[in-house]
Amino acid sequence: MAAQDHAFSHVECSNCPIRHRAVCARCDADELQSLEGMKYYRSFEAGQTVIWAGDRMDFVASVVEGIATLTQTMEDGRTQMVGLLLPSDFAGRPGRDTAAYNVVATTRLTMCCFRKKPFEELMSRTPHIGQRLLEMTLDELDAAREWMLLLGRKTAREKIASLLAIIARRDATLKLSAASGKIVFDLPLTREAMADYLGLTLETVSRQISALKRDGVIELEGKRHVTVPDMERLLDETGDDTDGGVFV
Amino acid sequence: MAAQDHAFSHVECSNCPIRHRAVCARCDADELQSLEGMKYYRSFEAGQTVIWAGDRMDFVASVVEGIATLTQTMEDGRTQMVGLLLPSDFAGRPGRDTAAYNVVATTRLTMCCFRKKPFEELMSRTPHIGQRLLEMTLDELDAAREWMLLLGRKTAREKIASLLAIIARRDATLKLSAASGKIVFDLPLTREAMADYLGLTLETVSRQISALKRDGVIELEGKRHVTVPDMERLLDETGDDTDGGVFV
DNA sequence: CGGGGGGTTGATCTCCTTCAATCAACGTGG
DNA sequence: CCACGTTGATTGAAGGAGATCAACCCCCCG
Repeated sequence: MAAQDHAFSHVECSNCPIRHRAVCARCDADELQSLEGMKYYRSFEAGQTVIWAGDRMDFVASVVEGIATLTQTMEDGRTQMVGLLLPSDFAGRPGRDTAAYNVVATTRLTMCCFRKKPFEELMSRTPHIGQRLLEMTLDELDAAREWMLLLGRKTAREKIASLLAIIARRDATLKLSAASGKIVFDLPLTREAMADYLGLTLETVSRQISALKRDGVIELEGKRHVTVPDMERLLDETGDDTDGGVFV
Repeated sequence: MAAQDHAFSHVECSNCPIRHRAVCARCDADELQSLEGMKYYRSFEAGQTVIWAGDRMDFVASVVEGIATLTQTMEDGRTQMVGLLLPSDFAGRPGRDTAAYNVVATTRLTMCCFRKKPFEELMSRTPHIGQRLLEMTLDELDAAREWMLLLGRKTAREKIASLLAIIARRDATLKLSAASGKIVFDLPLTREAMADYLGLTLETVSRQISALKRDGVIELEGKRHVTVPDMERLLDETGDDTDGGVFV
């Protein structure tokens, strides 16, 4: 709808920052050529809605840059985030023509889009896309199930700690910063978005973050800039099995 | 481990009750032949554990008959069900060698198993299995996300109503009973299993079921036999969008 | 300067948990 | 056949974690 193309109008797949992680990861030169011909970029400002649940959706897309949220809402306004789309994540479902969730950009967002029909045809012709998509979908299913444990059984404090740990871990691997030592990152979400993710109210989120800060588990600079002085300590607060923590 | 084969030792794929819905649904005669040669059956008694999370798992399997639960647990014993395996559902993940969840039979259970290695090889040779598995995994992902909304945002009463509605709907389609009129079914889960599914305590489950009974939303005969006199009424209690209800 | 978005903190309330007693159905062994 | 233990379920009383309602702060921007 409110798309605005400017950056990324002519990036070649071979130079694409998500080339090796997205749905096209396994494609060979020929397949990539086909995708290259079909693809088009769309960009969104922070806060913009990419699509509403129930709306007709005639494309699928990979996130190239930025972050988007997948949310579900009830009539009375209660909303639950059901997924976070990070660079290389895939949105849309082959074989379905309406969106199942609201997709909203939380930062500036660029997506690499394919019209659904041609994409589906390409998928049926070549196995590599379907294989990669299966892999990614299985990973998402695991993530969703881990989140079910969080939503169903963790306390508010454990929920916050878990979210911080996930973001910290992701940032740490991205920056290749030493796993030991301090970890520093910025929260990509507002308190309200965190609440929607964790099944809490924003007040509870705020209180628990303050509590973790008071207890020295995290340090805060401003509202969004977080320092984790001792990752082990944070992981202890998540309630998760601490043994396998390093490997998972 | 504690498997006991007896029934289903010589069923041909062409006569299999889940032939058209399981991971093998799209297979042609040749592919089915390959599967036929690889498959073996395992059966479990109600209450038996199929596999523990973290254990080595060198097979994948389809549920042929019966029901199993997928659960995750924290060290202190809190447990959350993350999936329900019904006939035709698939367990295990190609490309992973340990179980991610506890799998427990809640009724007598028969599974159609394939050793992982040969199955993976077959999958890479023929696209039909992967395609079907992708479809099934996407469906499961949707189900998991619907459950996230339930766990994160619904009240205890809405949770119970939602679970009853799901079971009622499934049974209604299985029996082809008229969508209107009374719906009658047996709960396949104990109160405790329901609690683990819904992120509640078993006492709350019991109380809310009593409340729904008291309010005439359901009728109970014994502990497990449920009658829904008015499905619309039950759907109202779920908190879900009521408009699309018939279609979804 | 006013206003609005994002965030924090306080007071109160309530829904669900926790702890505990009781019950019905069932099987088992004396 | 009955006493006993077990398992699954119901119900009650009390407490607490988180929701709700509300005031206020900070910062940026027009």
